[in-house]
Amino acid sequence: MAWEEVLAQNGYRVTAPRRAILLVLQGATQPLTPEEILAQARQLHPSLGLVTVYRTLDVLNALELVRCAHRDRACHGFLPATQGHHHVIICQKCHRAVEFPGDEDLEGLFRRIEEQTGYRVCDHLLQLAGLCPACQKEEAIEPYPLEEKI
Amino acid sequence: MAWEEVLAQNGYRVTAPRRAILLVLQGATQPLTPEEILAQARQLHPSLGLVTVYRTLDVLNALELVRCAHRDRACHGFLPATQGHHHVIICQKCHRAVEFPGDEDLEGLFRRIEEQTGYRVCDHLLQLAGLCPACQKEEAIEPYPLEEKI
DNA sequence: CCCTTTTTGAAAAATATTTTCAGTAACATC
DNA sequence: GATGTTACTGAAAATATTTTTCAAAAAGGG
Repeated sequence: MAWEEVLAQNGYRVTAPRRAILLVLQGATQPLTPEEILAQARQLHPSLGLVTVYRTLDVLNALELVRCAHRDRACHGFLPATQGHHHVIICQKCHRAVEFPGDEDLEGLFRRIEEQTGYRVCDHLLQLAGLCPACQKEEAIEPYPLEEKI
Repeated sequence: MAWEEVLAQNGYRVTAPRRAILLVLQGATQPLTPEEILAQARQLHPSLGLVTVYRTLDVLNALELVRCAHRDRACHGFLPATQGHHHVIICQKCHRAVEFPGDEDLEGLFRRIEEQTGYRVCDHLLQLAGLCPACQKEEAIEPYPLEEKI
């Protein structure tokens, strides 16, 4: 289904600024920042403002028409690192984090990706979210609030 | 090896502000933001400034004493999403991205993590970095610059 | 074509991060 | 232990990013 239809069917209006942003994103071959989307979309709709880009991205993300990707390994929190183990699982309720190994388990997947995409896999980012043992027990009493943010 | 030794052996000075930050991070059970680290570390070294937290995190990250984790699913770039496929591989050189499926391959790993950690796995974030077919060919001529940022 | 409601863009506010710079402190050398 | 070099520090300012506010404009059902 075309993106404009999805918007309309979900009660969102199809406006010129949104159309410009949609076109830019539909043509994207790499993750674009809001600022980059603005620059490209202004060629289609010069009066476009950055705020509208942020708001439209929220909508498109909620409708799962776009996906977000991390650039430049930017991060938001720091943990002590244990040598050799490179992944983390964080409790969605209490935020307690533990590390786990897992690179061996991923090798098979990586080889398959390399065959399917032609890319060479050099590095990876894997992070899990879940419920720690303690929070699983309390869940029946007080369910954790669903993550609203993108 | 103790963190202070690692600092010293790599030519960094062991100072009171750094010691305070080290202690906070070593005791962390969840990913902490620079602001959160500041608040806790000021109890050990009241004159500490936020700038020093950022700078110390850069050092600790370079020495691989800390690991960074993404909080609240924050993101830095947007791509059009294809239904059902939830992972992306991005070329480190030209930044071209392609999606691939892979949830089935991860199930085994997730079950193992659940057994080992007691956590229940609810959600995951997997993103790969690599070289696209075109950039692999050109690599001999012009190697891609290594990612310096955290 | 009109009315209601959503959407828009500008400006301001709130947040987050980096740079600059003069003073301070670590530590190698004496 | 004193001393000199150099790295490190904190405050302030600069820069960057995202959100909020609000009056005006536009969508689209009637």
